Amino acid sequence: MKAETRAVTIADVARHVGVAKGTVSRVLNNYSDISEATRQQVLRAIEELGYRPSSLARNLKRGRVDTVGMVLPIAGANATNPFLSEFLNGISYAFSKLDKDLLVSTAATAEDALAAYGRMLAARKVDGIIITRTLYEDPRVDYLLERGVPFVTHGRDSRCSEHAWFDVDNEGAMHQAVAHAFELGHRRIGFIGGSLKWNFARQRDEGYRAGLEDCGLVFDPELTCTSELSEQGGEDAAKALLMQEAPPTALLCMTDELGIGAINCARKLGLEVGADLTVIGYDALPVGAHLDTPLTTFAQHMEDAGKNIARSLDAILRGDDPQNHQMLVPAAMVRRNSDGPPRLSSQDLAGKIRKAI
Amino acid sequence: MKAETRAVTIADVARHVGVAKGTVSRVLNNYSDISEATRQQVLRAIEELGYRPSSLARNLKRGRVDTVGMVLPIAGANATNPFLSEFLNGISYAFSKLDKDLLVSTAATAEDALAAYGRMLAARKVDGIIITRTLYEDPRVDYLLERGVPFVTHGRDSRCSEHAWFDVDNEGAMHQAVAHAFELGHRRIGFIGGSLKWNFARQRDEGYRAGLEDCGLVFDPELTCTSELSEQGGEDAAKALLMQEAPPTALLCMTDELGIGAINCARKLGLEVGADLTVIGYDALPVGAHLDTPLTTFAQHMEDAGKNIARSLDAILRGDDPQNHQMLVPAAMVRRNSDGPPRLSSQDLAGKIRKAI
DNA sequence: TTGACTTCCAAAACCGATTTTGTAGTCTTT
DNA sequence: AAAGACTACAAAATCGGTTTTGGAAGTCAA
Repeated sequence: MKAETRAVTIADVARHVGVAKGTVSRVLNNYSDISEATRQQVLRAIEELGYRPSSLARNLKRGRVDTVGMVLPIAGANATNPFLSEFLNGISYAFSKLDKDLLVSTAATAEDALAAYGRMLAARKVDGIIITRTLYEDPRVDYLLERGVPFVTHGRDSRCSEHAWFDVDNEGAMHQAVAHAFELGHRRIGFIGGSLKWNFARQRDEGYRAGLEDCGLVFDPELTCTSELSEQGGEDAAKALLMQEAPPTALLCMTDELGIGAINCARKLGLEVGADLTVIGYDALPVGAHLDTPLTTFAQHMEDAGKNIARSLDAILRGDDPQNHQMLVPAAMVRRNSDGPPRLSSQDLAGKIRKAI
Repeated sequence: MKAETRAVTIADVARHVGVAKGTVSRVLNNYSDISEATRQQVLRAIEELGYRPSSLARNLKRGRVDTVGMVLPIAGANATNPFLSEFLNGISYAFSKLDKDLLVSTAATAEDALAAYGRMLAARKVDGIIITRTLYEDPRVDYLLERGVPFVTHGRDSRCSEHAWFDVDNEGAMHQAVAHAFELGHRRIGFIGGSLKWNFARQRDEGYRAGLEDCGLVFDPELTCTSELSEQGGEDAAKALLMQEAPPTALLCMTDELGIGAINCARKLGLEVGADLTVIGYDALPVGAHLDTPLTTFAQHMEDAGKNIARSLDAILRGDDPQNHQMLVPAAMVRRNSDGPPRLSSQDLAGKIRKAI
């Protein structure tokens, strides 16, 4: 049984009460120049008829749509995004209270993303944009900044002073990782990083250096390695670092993927992770908990990120200055089993590795 | 520099050319009663002024919004959804060609989901709905069916003959799993299932039974176990099945989570998975590839699912009969390392387990 | 009693598109 | 040559709201 009854409109309500459409509208929008009696009558009629205003008509007149767009970058076929649903949940939760909605699209390349923004904005389907996985030099930021479109980024970039953003304190986290390793007794603390085109790469890199300095250790290029952000990259980098005369006893990895690679490498070299070698990752991928040695790592609360970003964007759409919405939150260390006091000195570790080959 | 220039409207275009608004609209919508000369003039003006029709105004008149809603169930805090981005990508890809958009929201409970549908539909923000993670008795299906709202489900349910759906052939896959184990030489093939409130649970259960029959094996309740869908549940179930007099040499698990639990159990009992014991999962969770013994499993192509669902819904919105859009696709076996010919007989396996304890 | 204010609401304009209606010309047709 | 049928477009109505305009009735002060 199809409910093909034409939806009730504001005119139906007005007719039912015997007032003008405008009056109903004023009741709906809490204008003050409506008598209490009329207000009650109108509200009752709305209730009786089950009237719900059409967002379309309302928005046409108002010039906004109470909808925000997000274009998800689709990184490679295999790159699943385990935190997406949490992130969406945060946004959705905040928006449902603000009576806003989220329009989602995807794009494989930066050009596609810009094209998607263009479509959304030209068709006036969204009032603002949320940018995820921000790059250091991000064409999306340029595009939106140039057009004066309200937006918030998840992650900082080279122009982040000019817009609203939300980010996790990558630098602080990596700083903390160094301090943690130092406290455990490590003195040769290595770092596997990635290309600095990613902004988080820069920040984590800086955190590593700052952490060393803080602990009174000197930065040693021999202990660091830049690698492709993949498991294989991590494995290769770890191997290169460990096969030296004086290998690091702890490896801080810029991402969990690198950390997984490092653990694979350690296993192949016959090392016990968490004792012979400390490995710390970053991202708290679920996979990390299932490794041979569960990976100690850093987590950010994606749901909170979504909530905060949604609220910031809403505030900006109401006229707030974007610069008042720049928010840095700490990452939380998730301690699992891949870290521990060094069982061997760097020298003994080198010896053990030599024997293993 | 804000680009606060009021957007160009159809009236601007009309004025620029010196025709009526209606004429511009007719050009835009490919009406035939427009002379070629006028058409060209209008098109040129549109180009020059950079005119893009407002979807709002268009939709207000047309009575549809070219937008589809989806409310994602948020299962527990920890339950990430690794395939969500692929699924979204499929939908988004298809919709971008159809000039449609996707509105996304989330809900923790069935009631919340219904409320979200209510809001989307009442505000006329969407023309149709996509339901994911369909339950066997799904209140969302009842809700939409009752209101005559066009929708497509991902997964079948008790009323699936009445609406459009897309699903993977769970029964066929599990059938195939049994046949596969049989061909490897297994004769005592166990099954760890879950609550039949999930529709896929029923189907996989039936597939298991059909597979046995097909191989000439008899269904033996001693070889099956119903468990909670978690790793712990899988581990407990596997233990119960393996500690018997004549344990199964292969364990088919209804989900990868159960499979992971089964592998954990096997390791604790000192069994080599893939040799002493074959374990096959279902879902192709990325985690599965990182296990001690990578888990053989079944995968569905989520991106294709998204594409197909999007196209079906579009067709239905154009007036197609939903019943013409019921689509079953096979799951693909992803062979990793957790399956193999039985190294031991059931009896010897029991012996090995007894010794291990 | 009158002018100035309020209070409360009806009526109309408006948002930007689509669709309907109406009408000059032009072309056929008989 | 008049009637009918097309062609190609202008003009107006329409979608369902919001906002502006304007005015009737009531209140108050002088």
